[in-house]
Amino acid sequence: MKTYKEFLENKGEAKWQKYWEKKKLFKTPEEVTKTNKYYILPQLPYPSGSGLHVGHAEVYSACDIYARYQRMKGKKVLQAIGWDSFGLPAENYAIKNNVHPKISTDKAIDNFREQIKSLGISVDWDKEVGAHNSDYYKWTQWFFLLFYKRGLVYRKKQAVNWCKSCKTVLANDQVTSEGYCERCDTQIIQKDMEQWYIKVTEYADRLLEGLDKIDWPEETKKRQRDWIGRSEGASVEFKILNSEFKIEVFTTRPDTLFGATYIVLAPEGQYVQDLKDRIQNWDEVKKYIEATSKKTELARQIDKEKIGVELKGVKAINPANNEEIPIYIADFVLASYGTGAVFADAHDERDFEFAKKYNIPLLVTIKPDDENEWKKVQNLEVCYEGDGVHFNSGFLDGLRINEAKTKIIKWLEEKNIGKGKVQYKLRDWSVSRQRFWGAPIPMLQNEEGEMKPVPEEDLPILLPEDVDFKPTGESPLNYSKEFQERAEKKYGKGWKYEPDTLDTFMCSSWYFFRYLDPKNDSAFASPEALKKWMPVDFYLGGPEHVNGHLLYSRFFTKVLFDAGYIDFDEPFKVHRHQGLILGPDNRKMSKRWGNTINPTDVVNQYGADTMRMYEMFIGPLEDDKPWNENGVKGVRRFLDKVWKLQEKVGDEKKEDERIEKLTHKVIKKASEDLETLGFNTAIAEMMKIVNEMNKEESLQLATYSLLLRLLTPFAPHMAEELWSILGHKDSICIQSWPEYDENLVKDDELTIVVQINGKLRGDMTVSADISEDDAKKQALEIENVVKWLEGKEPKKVIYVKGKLVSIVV
RNA sequence: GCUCGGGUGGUGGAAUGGUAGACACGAGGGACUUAAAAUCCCUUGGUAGCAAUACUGUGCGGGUUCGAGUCCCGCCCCGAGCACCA
Repeated sequence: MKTYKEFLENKGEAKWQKYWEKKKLFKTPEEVTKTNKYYILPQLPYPSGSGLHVGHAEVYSACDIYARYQRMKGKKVLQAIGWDSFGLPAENYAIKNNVHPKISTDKAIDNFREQIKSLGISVDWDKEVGAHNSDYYKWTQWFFLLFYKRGLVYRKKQAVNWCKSCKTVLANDQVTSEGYCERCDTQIIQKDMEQWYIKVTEYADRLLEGLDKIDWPEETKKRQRDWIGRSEGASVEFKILNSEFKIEVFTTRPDTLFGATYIVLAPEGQYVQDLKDRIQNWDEVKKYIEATSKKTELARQIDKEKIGVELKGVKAINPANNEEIPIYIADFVLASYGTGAVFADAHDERDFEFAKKYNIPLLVTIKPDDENEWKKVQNLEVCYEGDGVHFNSGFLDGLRINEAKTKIIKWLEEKNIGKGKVQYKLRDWSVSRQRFWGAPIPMLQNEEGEMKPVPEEDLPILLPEDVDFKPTGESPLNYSKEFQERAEKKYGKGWKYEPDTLDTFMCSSWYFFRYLDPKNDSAFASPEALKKWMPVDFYLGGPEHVNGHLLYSRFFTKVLFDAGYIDFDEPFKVHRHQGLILGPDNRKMSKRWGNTINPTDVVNQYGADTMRMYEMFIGPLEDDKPWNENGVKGVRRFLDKVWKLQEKVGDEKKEDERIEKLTHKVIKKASEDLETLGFNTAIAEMMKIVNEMNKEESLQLATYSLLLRLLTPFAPHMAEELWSILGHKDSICIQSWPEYDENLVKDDELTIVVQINGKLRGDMTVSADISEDDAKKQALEIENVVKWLEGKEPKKVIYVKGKLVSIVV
């Protein structure tokens, strides 16, 4: 007999990988129905130059095990892999090493593909796509035009997140909460720039509602809800004294309008500029504005102390009571949310704090129900934000918050000085990047600044070849002679292509559609393919994509739905996250700590099957878990045992009821675990049965075959090899998933434990069909139980069927 | 600050309100070996005991229950997300 070690050393795993490829075993089935199709999606990888890491291996192993399991259950599976191949790292690498990003990217992809194949991942490679290929980015550009046609694209000059090191604009979700660049850790500054924006905010409500109908982790849905940040309130107009000028504010508490004693404007907002001529202390105000613009986001976040400046000589009028109130600027008001202006009152912590600091009068308008609280509120000792009864509030007096809100909104609308309004935290998506390695934005501009979209039939706008991509802060495409001459030739003198490229999230927001029909030249995917395969049945990806990729993909899908291309509007029916695999030192793997593990090294040393299984065995898929070299050896030991069991498979039909029953129990448990992605416990079950089989002198062929089929999704190479050693000519991957026999899962005898006052005092082995009365009677006869009862009569005896007898004394 | 997760042996982790610690690693002991590796067998939450067994034990303090790692209330700690959103 060949040993498992010899099998691995003789490239046995590669042999089976080639076999699968040659037999096209994992080619996507053509004939599928709505009920038997199963679309499994591992998240799109960025093909970095440093190759596959253990996190990739985790995603692919998990999806692959699930895919192979579903196939054996009779599902028609589509599983594909592609490349998120545009983006900054490739470009930065290109700059540093003077290689064209296309060359380094293609090389990285070849490497990734080989590494993934060496893990034995069962994907249909005919479906492979790469975002940097023109037959792909043609359709990325097409999506931009689709949004443009539907009025979802606009151009705006706005303060944007600027990374000095990457020399480009970043979207909000590409900036860390501390204000650093997600890619290079440089501190982000704010810079005014003209950018293309996509109106995701128009879909804010739909993006919220859609969350209710998809099976995603609750936390993930919550994070998206928070990111969208819907709040209901009202907009209110404040007149400026002795002027036609008006300031519009947004508030979620219009009911406190009578208590509005001052107004605060965002320092970088438009209102201050508009009032410039009337402001008597402009020098002071200007200084404050400048100081604010220099402050980084980080400083503004950390510096919680509220400071501001009063605009002298300007007063606003509270429309509710016609009181004249002062106007301030302060950086706790953000220009980018609402109207960049707020009214301030006694029932908001920030307003309260600010007023105390600058001795601005406050007017309490809500009386809490609690008398003690009320005293403190009345004396302005604390700020009260809760519900209560209004007073000092004219026609709102006596009402509680909700009624007061409704009433004042009605009043504002009648007087035409305000209205009910919904505000979102979600911002529109800035998609312009001043970089080379991305899809060119399909827009044209002439010398007068006139803009028009590239006609759809002219797509793709190819990236030029003659580009010096050294970053200057300006778009490299500006420097391509060929690129701009191409536009002039086609669209007449003076017309130029937009020199910016698209954010790579534009590329990754629709790749799951392209897998369905990757070579289609007349559509991003055919209607038939879309109908057949979408939506995705199972999507596995990292939690870092919640407010970026996942939100944008949902947005793309909703626009396609509205445009009539598809008949569903949520792309991912079931979504789960994988956890991080940490270094052996429990820290995040990083070159800096020298704690990285290269999956290919592990495959070479222990085999792909060990690698796949180990990553699934260390803990629940969604948890972060540390790598442990000894754990890898443990899994390898397990596979060695499975291999050696073949020696015990005998010809003679020896009755082996114990093992058979245990095997069926394992089938039951492992099947249940696989349904819920409980790979770690499913593997534990298999280890258990293998340990039991090992204790036997001989093993029935049928039972061993059951074990091999159970093992197939996890360790497909070994399963194939052993299957063929048993004499089979076909692949074990196309065998059906074993069904357990209900009769074999049932026990004839059970152990029932006996408790006295909740403490374990003994157990008994009884027949499975024992009656309640018999169980109780027998329990009371157990020696140790008799001892503990000390002759006392039990008060109560509880019987839990097949589990325990609980005696109360 | 707010919002989620989570806290179980030496370690990673198992446990529909019903035998806490499955499975694995590590450790200790033994077998094989000239020796080591590999492999196999035994032990392994803590305390006491030769043992049967007893006590104790799932971050802390209460509660509900015949019975709580699991449910409820109040804390402590760790991790993540959001962060002046009016």
